[in-house]
Amino acid sequence: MSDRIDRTLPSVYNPALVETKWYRFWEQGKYFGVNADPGREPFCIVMPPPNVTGELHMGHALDNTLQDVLIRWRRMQGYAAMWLPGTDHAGIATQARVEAMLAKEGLSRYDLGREKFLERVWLWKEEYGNRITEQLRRLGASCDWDRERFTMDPGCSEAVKEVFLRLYARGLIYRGSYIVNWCPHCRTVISDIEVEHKDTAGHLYFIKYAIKDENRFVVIATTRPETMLGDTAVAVNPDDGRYRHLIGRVLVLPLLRREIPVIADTHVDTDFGTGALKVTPAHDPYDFEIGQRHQLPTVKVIGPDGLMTAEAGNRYKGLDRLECRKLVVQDLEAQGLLAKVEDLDHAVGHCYRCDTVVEPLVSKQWFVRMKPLAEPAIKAVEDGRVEFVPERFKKIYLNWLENIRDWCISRQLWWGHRIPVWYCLHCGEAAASQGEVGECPNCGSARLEQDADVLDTWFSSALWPFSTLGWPGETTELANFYPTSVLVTGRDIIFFWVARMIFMGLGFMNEVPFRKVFIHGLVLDALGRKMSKSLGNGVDPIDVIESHGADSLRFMLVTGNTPGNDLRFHFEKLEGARNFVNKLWNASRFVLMNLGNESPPAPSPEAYELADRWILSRCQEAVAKSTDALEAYELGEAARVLYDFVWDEFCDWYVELVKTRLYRGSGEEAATAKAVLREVLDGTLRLLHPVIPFATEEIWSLLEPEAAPLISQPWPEAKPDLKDPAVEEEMRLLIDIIRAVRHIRAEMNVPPGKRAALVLIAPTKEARDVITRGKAYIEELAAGTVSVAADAAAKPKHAAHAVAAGVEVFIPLGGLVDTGRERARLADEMAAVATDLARVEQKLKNPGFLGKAPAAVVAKERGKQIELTRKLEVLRARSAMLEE
RNA sequence: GGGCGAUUAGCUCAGGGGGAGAGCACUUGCCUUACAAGCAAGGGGUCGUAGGUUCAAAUCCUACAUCGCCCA
Repeated sequence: MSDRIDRTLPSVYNPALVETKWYRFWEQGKYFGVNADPGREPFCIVMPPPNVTGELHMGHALDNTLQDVLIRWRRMQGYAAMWLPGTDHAGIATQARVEAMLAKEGLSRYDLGREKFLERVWLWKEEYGNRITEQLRRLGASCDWDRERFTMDPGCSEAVKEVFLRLYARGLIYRGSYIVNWCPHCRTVISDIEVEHKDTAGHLYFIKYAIKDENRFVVIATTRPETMLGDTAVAVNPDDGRYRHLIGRVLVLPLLRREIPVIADTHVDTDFGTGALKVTPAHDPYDFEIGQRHQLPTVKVIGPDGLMTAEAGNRYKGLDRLECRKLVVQDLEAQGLLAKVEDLDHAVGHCYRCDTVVEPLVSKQWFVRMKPLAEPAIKAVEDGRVEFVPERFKKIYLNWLENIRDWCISRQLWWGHRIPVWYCLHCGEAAASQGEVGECPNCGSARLEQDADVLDTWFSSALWPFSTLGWPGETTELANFYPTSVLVTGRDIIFFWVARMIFMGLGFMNEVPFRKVFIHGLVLDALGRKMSKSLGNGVDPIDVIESHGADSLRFMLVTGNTPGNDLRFHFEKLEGARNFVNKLWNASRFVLMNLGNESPPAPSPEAYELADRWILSRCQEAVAKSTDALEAYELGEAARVLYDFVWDEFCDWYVELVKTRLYRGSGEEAATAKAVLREVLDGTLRLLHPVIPFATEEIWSLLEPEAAPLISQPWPEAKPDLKDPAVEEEMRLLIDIIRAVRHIRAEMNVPPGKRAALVLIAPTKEARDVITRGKAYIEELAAGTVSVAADAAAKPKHAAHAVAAGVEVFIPLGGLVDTGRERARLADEMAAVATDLARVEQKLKNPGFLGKAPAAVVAKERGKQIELTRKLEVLRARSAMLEE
């Protein structure tokens, strides 16, 4: 035994000492990189690009851990595994961040002007944009940083322009005035999916609209009374008998006294409010559609600043929309036109970036015509060219695409891809172009101006799987790695990103962007709430890495997770993960200490004893099960299998079983044990490396100082010939016996150190042979001296007693045995066995069961019946013996 | 209103037609030459409710309840 290693290895694993070292080693050694290689099957993941403004949060940690596990595993399996990282320019968020910084200097972006402002954003990006990529490194992400991309780098920008121009040429991009979602805080349009609907406590106002030249009223109900200033009609359902006679009549809009018609529209819900709907085409998406159908005028009463416009009338002009609501209600009431007010919870749209209530506005914007793009994207998922894992997310995806509306892609921001369209200031002609347009294609004028807006950030994200691989160029990367293998992302982003990548991929590559979409849930706090800045309940992954190590964080995230489900963050779980890493560390320490500086020869199967064959067989099981689980994207299951193998089987049983040979065995016995320890640890490190990369690499470097690093070692292959059910069966019997003895000892308060005589009565020769072979194990782990017998004559009377798999265990304790207590214990056990036996016999009496259940199931029940019957007999005999 | 998910031990969660599992917590005993971030032994659950299918249901089906998420 070498004490050199003993002294150098602390008994508590300290991740802080090794993680940075190994990450640097891997990165500088180019272990993350891969090139297209015709000899190897490609496996490619493009990383969902985090925002450059961002800090690593638990969602990133989960998402990237899952990707890293897959990549490291496939890399070890010999695939050309490419994980392509990058960041997203995050238009609104980044611009807001820089504007906030300028505000501290007392400046606005308008003070700087567009060009100077953008210079500042780029400077800011250079300075702070690497933060998140540094944080990903601390997590252990083995992505190929040499291929790192940015959604606004020259390549991605070219792809964006190219896609815009091609869609424009195909008539799939158009500009028009439609109702859009305006965020008064971000001062830009946002798309439909960027609006979050939240149930909000509000009121339903019932307002009386006078019928012209009559002393009668139509009562309408609205949650937004201020918009009545922009009403251009009242709509009723033509089937609604209450109002049929009013269709075509004219109403007088209260307050403004504008005359508006009553129109008929089948989309009006007769059950909501009074069944009469005020129509404000400029400020409500449904009203806008009604307005389109009936050619109603559009009166904009709310401006982009969220303030009332001149159209709202002098009394209301300039007021904030909410102040205006109060005043309108007050005025209506004063004029006796407010019929009533009810409480109503209703969904109010909020900006997903800044949480401001969005304002539906009519505005001239650029749109992508979705129907033609959505159709192939629907088909690709329906026919399985893209598969969702878990499958249920397919439905969510399809449902969204089947009801898709056109995508508003222009944003009133400066930071982003500027829309590549120039307008002629002379004739108004619009020209889309890759570069500057010098001359109007229509009138030849040289006075042109580029569209001021930029594109939705998601427009560039949608191209990510092919823009990052070199499109529109024809690169070997595209040829080899597109379609990518799997996309790993959160379920909150299926619409924003997954769907858009699929239709863009199909539209421009004629091929899906990835074969699989692996969806995971959200990381919630311990109480099951979303982690959010406003709640302050977020847990910072970097803090966790610093306190418990990246491996522990990764292990916790992987084991706590089942595909698609949310996961609560509990510190106890993190501690459990850390304890496991520490367990692995100490088991390795044990192996390393015993190996010392020796290099044991490869284990020779002839020298194996039972425990060796057993652990190698169990190890095969772990290889097969964890590999299968990974193939099925059940990463948590894979980690659990390995946890059980390492802790329960390797540490609790094998390591304990091997100690006798190591400490007291012959040289040859010890060498065999060492060889097997080494073999099993070797395999275990490989299996755990994808989830626990740092600790396993560190241990590997101690175990195999001359070998190539673990990250580049092959994944263990299943060797079915090492699987040995007979050996597993034998060990199971021995383990049962050892447990039974320990149980008695604990019950009888026999001190753990005290050796006891163990009398084992086994009725079958097979069982006696197993016990004889495993005698040393029992003696070591149950601290006793074993004698085996076949017949009842050997049964000692004053002894504690147990039955394990048909074998009776006696521990003669003389006066130490409390016969009263022992009798009670026996009675309990007999009752339990009798209950089990009754249930089994009930089944075996049932002709339906005998006739219809599979033969194997019936045989199993018969076996159980025999075993339980025998056990009951043994217990009865023992009980009778105590009575004597 | 529609869809999806969850409901299993005190807590957090796996599992999934044929003997109810894990981690944490709890009880008892142990500093046993890898590990007290540990070892050993235990206690604890009519698997949300009601029906149905089946020889057999925690597991499949239907309805309902509660919670959560998404869409309208």
